Amino acid sequence: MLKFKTMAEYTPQQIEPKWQKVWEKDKLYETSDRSDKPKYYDLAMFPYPSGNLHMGHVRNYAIGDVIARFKRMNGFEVLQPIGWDAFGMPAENAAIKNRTHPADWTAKCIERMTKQLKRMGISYDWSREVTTCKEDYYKWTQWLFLKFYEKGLAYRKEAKINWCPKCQTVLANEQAKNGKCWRCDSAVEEKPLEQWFFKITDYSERLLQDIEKLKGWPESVKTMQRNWIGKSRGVEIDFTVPRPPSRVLKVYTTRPDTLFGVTYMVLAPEHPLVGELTNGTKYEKDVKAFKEKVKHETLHEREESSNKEGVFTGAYAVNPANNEEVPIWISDYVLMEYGTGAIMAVPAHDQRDFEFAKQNNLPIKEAEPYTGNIGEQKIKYKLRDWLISRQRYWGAPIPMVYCEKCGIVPVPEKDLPVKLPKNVKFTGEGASPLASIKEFTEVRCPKCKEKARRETDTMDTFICSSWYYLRYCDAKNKKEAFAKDKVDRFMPVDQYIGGIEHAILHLLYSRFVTKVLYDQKLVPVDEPFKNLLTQGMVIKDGAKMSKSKGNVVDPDHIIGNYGADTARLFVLFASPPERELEWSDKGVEGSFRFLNRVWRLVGENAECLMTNDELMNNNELLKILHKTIKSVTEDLEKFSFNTAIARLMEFVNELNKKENIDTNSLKALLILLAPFAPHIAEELWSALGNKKSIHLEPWPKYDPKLVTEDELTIPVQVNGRLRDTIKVPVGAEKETILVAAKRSEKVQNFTGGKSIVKEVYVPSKLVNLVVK
RNA sequence: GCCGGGGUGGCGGAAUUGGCAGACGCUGCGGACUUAAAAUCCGUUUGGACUUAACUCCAGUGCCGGUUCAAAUCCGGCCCUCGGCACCA
Repeated sequence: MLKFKTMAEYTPQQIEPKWQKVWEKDKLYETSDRSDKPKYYDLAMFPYPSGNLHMGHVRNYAIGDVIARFKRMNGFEVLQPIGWDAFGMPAENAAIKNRTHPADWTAKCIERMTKQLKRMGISYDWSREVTTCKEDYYKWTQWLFLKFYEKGLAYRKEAKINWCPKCQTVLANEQAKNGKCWRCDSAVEEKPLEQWFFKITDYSERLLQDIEKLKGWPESVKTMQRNWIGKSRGVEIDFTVPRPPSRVLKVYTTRPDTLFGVTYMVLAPEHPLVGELTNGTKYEKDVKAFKEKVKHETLHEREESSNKEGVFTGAYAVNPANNEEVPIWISDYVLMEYGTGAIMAVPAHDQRDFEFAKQNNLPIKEAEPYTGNIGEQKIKYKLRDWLISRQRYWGAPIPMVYCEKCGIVPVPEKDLPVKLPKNVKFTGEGASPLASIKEFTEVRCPKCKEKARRETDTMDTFICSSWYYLRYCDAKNKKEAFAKDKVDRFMPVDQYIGGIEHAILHLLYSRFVTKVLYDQKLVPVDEPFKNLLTQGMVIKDGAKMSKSKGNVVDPDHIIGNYGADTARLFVLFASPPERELEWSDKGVEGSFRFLNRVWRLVGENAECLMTNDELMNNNELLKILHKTIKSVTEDLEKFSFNTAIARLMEFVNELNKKENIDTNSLKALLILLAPFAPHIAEELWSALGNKKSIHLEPWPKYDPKLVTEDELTIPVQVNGRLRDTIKVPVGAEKETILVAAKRSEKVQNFTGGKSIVKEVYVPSKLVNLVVK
C-alpha cells in the first residue's frame, strides 16, 4: 500500500524553494571530474550581469537545463556550469551615472541575478562559477594574452579611435552612435592611436575551412561566418604609370576577364601614390582638398552616403591588355584597407563603377571578355585583425610594460595578475582612467629594473568570453588557467546555446582562441563547440521586449505568481527553441493549468492505484505509456521540446479518462516531466513514497513490442482523396487489405460504375484506388 | 545588391520528411456543477454548401504552373516578410 498524504492545492511558492534547498544541500548537480560515465558538456552562454534576468535569459537557461537533466538521466556525467561576463562598458557607465564603483555595481547585479537564477531551479554546478572581473579569472585572461604575444599573435599598430573633443575622452563604438558623443552630443572625431591587435587573420583560412566540421551548427550561422571572413580569389594586375617618373600601379580584381572594359582607375585617397602623382601639378590643390574632406568625414557619414564623388589626379595608367591610357581618379568608395587600395574601373560590369562613371562623365565601354593570362593569383579576405585594446577602466589590464631601454616588455607570468586598481574616480571625462593613476603606471621594467611605464589599455571583453568554457573545466585551479587532463575530459562543449546576436564575433573569437591553444597543445580540440543551438528572441505584441515599448514581462513576477516550473514549461512549450517566442499571458495560465492537472491526477489516484499485475493485463494502458515514453524521448533527442510537452499533455488527458490507473504510469509521467518541471516532479515523486530524488532516476525505456498496434487503421483514398478508413490486423496481406478497402460502402460510392485502373498500397500506411 | 531563414485556422504551433492537413495549447462559443462567481469538467471552434439522411460533399497550407496514384512537403517562376553582410573591387 502506498502511503500518501492528502495534498492541498498546488503551491509552487512553497515547494520550489524547499526542493532547491534540498538539492543544494545534497550537491545533486555537482559534476565529478573522475566518473566512469561518458561526459556531456552542456553550456548556455553566460550572462552579462546587468542586474535583472529577462525572459531571454529564462528561455536560454530553461533550454539548457532540460538538455542537462535529460542527459543526466540518460547516464551522462553532465557539466552544466554558470558564470558572469562581468567586465565591460555598462558597469562603467553605471558608475559615472550613479557614482558607484563598477566593482560594487557588478557585485550587486551578480548577487541579484544569482538569486533569480536559483529561483528557476536550473541544475547548475555552482561550485564552478566564474566571474571574469575577479582576479582569479582575469589573471588567466592576462596569461592568455601573454601566450598570444609569445607566438607573435599580439602586436601593436596605429588605428583610429573615436574621440570626444569636449569630454576629452575615448569613446567606445557604442558610445559614439550616429557620430555623436553619448553624453554631450558633440561631433565625434577620429584620432590615430597605437593599439593592440590579435592576429586573427593568420587563421582566416582555417577558420573558414573548419566551418565544414561544424555539422551541428545552424546553416545560417555558418554562412554569416563565411561572409564575415569573406574569402575571394582574384588577380593582382600591374598597370604602368608612364610619366613622370614611371611607376607601377597594382590593382586587385576578381574579374580579370573584364580587362578590356577598363575606362579609368580609382585610388583610395590615402593611397601612397596619390602624392607622387599630383605634387607640384595643377591638380594638387583639388586632390588635397578632397583628401582633407574625406579625412574629416566620420565613418558614419562615409557609410551613409552612397554618393560617388571623386577627383581626377591628372595622371594616366596603361592597360597591359591593350596599351590604352586611362585616367587615374581618387574616390572614397575605394578602401585602402582592402586589396591594394586601387581598382581598375569597369563601369559596364560593376554597379559602383557605373555610378561613378555616370556622376563624373567617364566613358562606359562594353568589351569582349579577356582570356589572356596576366598578373598574379591572389586570395584576399575581408577579415581584419582583432583590435583588442580599450582605453577604458573596467576590463582586464594588458600585462605589458614600456621601457625606454628594453622597449615593449611583457609582464612575467609569475607576476600576474596585473591588478586593476580600485581607487579610481569616474567622471566620464579626461583621458583613460588608468592613465591618471601613478601607482599603476609607474613601474620597474621586468628586464632591466629601471623605471618604466605600464600599459594603461585594458582588453576587449570579448577576450574574457572567448575562453571561459575552458575555465569551467577546472574553475578553481590556482596554478594554471586549466589543467590539461580536465579540458581533455570535458572539451569540446557538446551543446552550446545562445542568441543569434553572437553568431559572428563571440563564436568566431572563441574558435580562434581554441585553435591558437590547440596549436600550442594546451587543449585537445581545434573547435570548441560541437553543436550550437541559437534560440530565438522572446517578443511580445510582435516586438522585442523593451522598456521604451513598455512590453517587458518580468520573470520575477511570473515565477512569483505561477512558479518556476510554469515559467519553464511555458517558454519551452510555446514555440520551437530556435524560433521567435511570442509571449502570451494566457498561454502561461495554460501551462499552470496543466501542472495543476498533473497535481490532481497524482493526488486523486494515489490511493486507488492498480497493482502491477492488473496493469500487465491492461494492454491499452501499457501501450499508451510506452508510446508516450517513445515519443517524448525522441522529441527530446532532437530538442523538440514543444512537441515533447504536447505528448505529455496527451498522456495526462488519457490517464484522466481512465477509471483506474497504475503506479508505473504515474511514476513514468513524473520522470518524463522532471526535466521540464523539476520541482513539481520531485514533490509528487516524494509524495508517492520515494526516498531518493527523482532527478537521480534513470530515463525510462520503452518496449518496442508495446508501441506497435495490434490493429492498423488504414486510410483508403479514391483518386487521392480520403473516403474511408478501415481497420485491419497487423500483418494482414496486401490482398486482404485491398479487398476490405474495396468492400467499404463509402469507397463504393465513389468507385461504383467506374473501373479501377490502379491500386496503390503503401504497406501499413494507405490504400489509394485510381478509377476512371 | 549578395547571403540565409520563414509564409499552415482567430492566435502560438503539429504533421514519423511524398501518404488521413490543423496534434497540443490559447482564445471564442455552447453546456454541466454553483444562490452566484471563480475553479473544475464536457462539447464545439479552417471556410463554404446541404441540412432530406451524416462517420455528408466541395474548397483549402503566400501566388501561378509542373512532376506524381498522391504535394504543406519535390521542381520552375513570382510575391511578401524577418535577419545578417555590404562602396570588399
